[in-house]
Amino acid sequence: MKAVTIKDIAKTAGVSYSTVSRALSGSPEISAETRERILEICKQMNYTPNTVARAMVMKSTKLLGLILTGVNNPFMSELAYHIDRQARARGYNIVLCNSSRNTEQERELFELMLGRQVDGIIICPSGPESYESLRPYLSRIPTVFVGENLREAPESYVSVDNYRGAYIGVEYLYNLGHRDILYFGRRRGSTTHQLRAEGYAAACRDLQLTAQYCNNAFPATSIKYGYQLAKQLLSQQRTFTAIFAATDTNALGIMQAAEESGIRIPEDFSLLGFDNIRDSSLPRIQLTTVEQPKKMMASVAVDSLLDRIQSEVAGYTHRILMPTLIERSSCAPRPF
Amino acid sequence: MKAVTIKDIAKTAGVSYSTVSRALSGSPEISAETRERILEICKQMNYTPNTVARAMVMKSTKLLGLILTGVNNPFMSELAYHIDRQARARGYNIVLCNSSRNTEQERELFELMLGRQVDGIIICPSGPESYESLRPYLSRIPTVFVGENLREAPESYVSVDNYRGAYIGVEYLYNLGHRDILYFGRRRGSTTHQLRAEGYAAACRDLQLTAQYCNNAFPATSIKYGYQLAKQLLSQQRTFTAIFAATDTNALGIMQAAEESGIRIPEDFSLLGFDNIRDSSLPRIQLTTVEQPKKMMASVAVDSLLDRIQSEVAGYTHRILMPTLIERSSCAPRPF
DNA sequence: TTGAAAGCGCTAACAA
DNA sequence: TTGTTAGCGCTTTCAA
Repeated sequence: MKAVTIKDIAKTAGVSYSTVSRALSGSPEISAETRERILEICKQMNYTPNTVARAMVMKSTKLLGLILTGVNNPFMSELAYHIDRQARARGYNIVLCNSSRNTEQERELFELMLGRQVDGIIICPSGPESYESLRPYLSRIPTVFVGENLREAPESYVSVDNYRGAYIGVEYLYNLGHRDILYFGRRRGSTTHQLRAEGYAAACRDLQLTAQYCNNAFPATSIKYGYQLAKQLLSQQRTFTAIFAATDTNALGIMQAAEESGIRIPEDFSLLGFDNIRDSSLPRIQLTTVEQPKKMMASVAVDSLLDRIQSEVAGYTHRILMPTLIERSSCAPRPF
Repeated sequence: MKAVTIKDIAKTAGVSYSTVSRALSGSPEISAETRERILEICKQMNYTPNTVARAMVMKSTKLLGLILTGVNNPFMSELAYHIDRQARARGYNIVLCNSSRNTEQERELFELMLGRQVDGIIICPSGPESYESLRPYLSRIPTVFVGENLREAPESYVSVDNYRGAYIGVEYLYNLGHRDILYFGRRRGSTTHQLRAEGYAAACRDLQLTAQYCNNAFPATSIKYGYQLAKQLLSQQRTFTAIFAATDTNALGIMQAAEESGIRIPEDFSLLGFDNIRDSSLPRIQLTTVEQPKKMMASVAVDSLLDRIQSEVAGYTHRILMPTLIERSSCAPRPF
């Protein structure tokens, strides 16, 4: 069970162990003949290089910390999948941790990642306050934030243009004939949600619509919170022909409430989401929504992080991606 | 940006660096006074112990490899979430990789994990053939398989009792009055699916029902494959009042096909799934299903792996958990 | 082209 | 109670 090391190889090959190291690293200062011979022996002896030892001397673990609020969330899990792919393609692996949207946890995880000598960190922060809370660590380790962003943070992040996303959502509904569009849902203290609300407001202004809100702040985004609020909303007289939900998850809660009240979507009102999580594409759900391009976000996050690590240049990048509208069947032309 | 080490601490504290090490590890052979003093200095200097260096000498990285076919799959992502929680609670972290259900990848990932000196591996294998393909590595590193199992594998695994799960599923449908139950879907070469089919067959035998199958082997489990097969099935004369789908994902495909054909569930036929993935609990879907207890599986997998690592005893464990039936609204009493 | 030796940051056995 | 030292497996100067 004891692993074979470079020394074992050296011994059976009858060379010094630095020669073995050279053979393995593909160094030019070694004869092709000995290289072949050594490589052959490595194979025979089932040698696997010890990445940990290498990391010690190279001062690089080729490990990236990935801190998510929770992989079980479908948005996060998709992100995680693509981050792994992209990172692996560039020779890095992922240490995954869940913060449970807890700022204290996030700090502990940074400490932990620092100790593990990861080369960089990708984090989906609990909220904008994470930027402040994590500040002391950000000078110690290259970090990129994904998803939640700050308006003017001096840190790298990649996010979607939430303002613009909301704007095109309203436009879409408008073009379908809707004039009474209610904006639904908001997570407390989230810049993302703030920006979406602003985009909605701006579009309403530009299109001469009256903005309507049903967005008491939720402590978190969940189907349940959306459901509870929607239940209340739908028990009253309807003043809208379409609802624009701040997130797909909220939209799902609305669907559930509508279902229970015998209200049909899109016949009785149209429903538009934001995020395009996996759930939204399921049969019977088929939620029309503004998409966050998760694969692209993952790829951009990894690239910008690795570029920073490898080029050793300080500074930061903001990458704002454009959301697109995914048409499914929860929106219909306004009935006349 | 250069990290402070134990030596820096020693220097400013005016002690040898082994003393610092002792202070940090909470060794008893050090005076309380110097310990306090050193700890204070560590805090002031922002010292973070280098886990990599520690791993080298301790010969333990406190890292667990987690190899999934893909975290983006909702079953996997839930498993991953709970595995992280449980592992962290026991002082371990997770290196996550996706195999994309590719046996060659799996082998490469084992090689990689071995190089990274992880203390153990948890893998959701591509299929039963992984046991064979991975055999050479299994003697080199403690491994536990989750999900897919082999009937008599001399390796540790945790899985649900698939046979029993299918059996109770049929019983449930039977008690609802159904006598014509069709079994739907199968993944090629999967022991899990094989066992479910056997459980179904046994229940039919015991309850004197005629088994009916619609289970051409799928290359993988996906909504699309389920949909395509269901489309075909539903275009014919119905010979059943209930369908038992091999997986929730297949059931989702059936739902979609039914939806398109104007066939109602559960009014026209009942639909029972297996797995209880997150999707199944969504509004409008509300799939009745046999649950795999994912949190428990995660917890058992981590515990059995760590127990093996820590106790250093060789051997293996099979842990088979009992599935339970989750009642939602895709099944109804047989119409008379 | 190869070998010897130092050192990465830490733990632990042995001395003092 | 504290210090000295060896060594974990590797890369990389510097010499030969």
